[in-house]
Amino acid sequence: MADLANGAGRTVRNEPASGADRAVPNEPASGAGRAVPNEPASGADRAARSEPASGAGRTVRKDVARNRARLLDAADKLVADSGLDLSLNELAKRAGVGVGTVYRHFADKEAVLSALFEHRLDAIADVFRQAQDFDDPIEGLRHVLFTLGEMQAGDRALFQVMASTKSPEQRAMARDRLQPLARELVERAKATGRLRPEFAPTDIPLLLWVSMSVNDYSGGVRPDLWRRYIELALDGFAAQDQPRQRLTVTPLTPQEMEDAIAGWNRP
Amino acid sequence: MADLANGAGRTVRNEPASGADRAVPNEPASGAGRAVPNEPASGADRAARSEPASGAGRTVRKDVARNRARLLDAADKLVADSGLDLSLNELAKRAGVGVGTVYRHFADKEAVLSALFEHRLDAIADVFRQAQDFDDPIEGLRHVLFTLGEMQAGDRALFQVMASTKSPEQRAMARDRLQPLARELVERAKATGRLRPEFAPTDIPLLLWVSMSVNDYSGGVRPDLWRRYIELALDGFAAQDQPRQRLTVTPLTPQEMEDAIAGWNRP
DNA sequence: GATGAAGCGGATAGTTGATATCCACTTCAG
DNA sequence: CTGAAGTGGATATCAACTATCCGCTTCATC
Repeated sequence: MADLANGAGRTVRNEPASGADRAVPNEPASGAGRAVPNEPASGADRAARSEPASGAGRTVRKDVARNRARLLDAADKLVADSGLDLSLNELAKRAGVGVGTVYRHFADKEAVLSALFEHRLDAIADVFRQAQDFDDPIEGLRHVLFTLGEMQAGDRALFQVMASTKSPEQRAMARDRLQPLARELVERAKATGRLRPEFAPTDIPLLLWVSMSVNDYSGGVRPDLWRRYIELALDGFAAQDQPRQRLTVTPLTPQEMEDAIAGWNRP
Repeated sequence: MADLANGAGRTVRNEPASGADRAVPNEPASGAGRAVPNEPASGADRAARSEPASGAGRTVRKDVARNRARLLDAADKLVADSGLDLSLNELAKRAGVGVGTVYRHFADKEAVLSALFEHRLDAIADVFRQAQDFDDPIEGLRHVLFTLGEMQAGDRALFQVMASTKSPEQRAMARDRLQPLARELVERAKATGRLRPEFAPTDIPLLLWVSMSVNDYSGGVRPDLWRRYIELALDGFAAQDQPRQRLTVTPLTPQEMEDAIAGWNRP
């Protein structure tokens, strides 16, 4: 998985000096405007923190950057293999920092998820863009489904983080970026005549959801079983005259079935 | 949905008089063997309460029977539309009884779920048995998938209650009853030559799981979208020469897609 | 129709697992 | 060296749940 926090400095905390800049760690006791470093404004671009802050950037302390990186990294991993129910305590522990530090960087859980949002969105959009490079748009479609399915198998949050963001702005953003890509891909694919005309762009997210669900069911026993059902769905979506594709994954054996169910209970 | 608690007296509390019969509501304070009415033994057949207790049955008070019925009924409904995370407080409220009464009838949450287990198992096995009456086993298979899918759309717990029971005995019981039925159905269906040979009995529960998942995704917006993907899978599983079935459900519109996602957040 | 064992309701104690705060201490940039 | 900024983690707080206890009610029985 791509490394969220390191690399380009874009994730480094680095705000424009303008306005009510905060980061007041510990004024003695009382005080009116506590002015925590978190977002006080309920405003729009919570996660939009990342811009390089063109002007007047105060120098960023090394440890601050490092901690933020660690936090994002840990959040990324945590969410990837346990879904969206991360606890900020757990996050702190995994990141090797104190809880206080978490709250210095993020107002609350939602803010953490917001920060992960763009990362996922970029990754998904990328896959769609790669699909455009295939000469055969059907291959492009397969690329999207299998690549995103694969990604999702290692990252339960890939879609959840997008589906469950509370900010309508972010949802709109996801829609605006992904919808045209999906539509264009599906149109080209249908133009080949090798796809049933009923296939629709919205079938793509649904199929990916199916991948995820199958993985939830049996991922512990057979991490690639999702492929079977995607291949199947693709055969179902193929035009009448198209030959069946080979199913690359065998069904669960009864024994595996039992193991999968038995494993369901503990998270 | 079938009424779980009323009808035949099989759900009435009614234990053999033998052994350490309990039901001690309130001995003054201390006392060694508190002997609550719940299961003290960690043993096997927790839910097997229901036998008519052939001999020496003490007469059952009307209110006891009524309350137990109410509880089972409420539990059934609660679990059907919110999944397995029922709280026993909530259960009591919905059943119109006090929490104390819940604990008089069931040792804990697990015991409640156990009591619901057989009910679901019976229902599922029934559908498989109905499938045997179809002359065309493929129709039988469709019957199973669509009928159980339908049931599941109105009962989130239909499979969960089976999948998540902590008692291995119950799991074994489910397996022993359902597996042969599924295998026989699939064998007959494949014998027609109209099904891909790759189709396996374990594909059935997986497809039902897919139904459930699709329903989780979009059930609020389109309670029957799951059919689309089952139809699709069936087309994928049809032998090469079989004609495509008509898809009876249109895909989500982009607008519905958004609504579905937006609706995801609150439970 | 009187009686007491059995059952009931629901306040409440206890538990868990999370969020969020505070402040003594550490670290870094200048 | 210094102090502003940042940090860790004990702790307060909260919400939701499980489970208990006991005064009161109901029912089967006589």
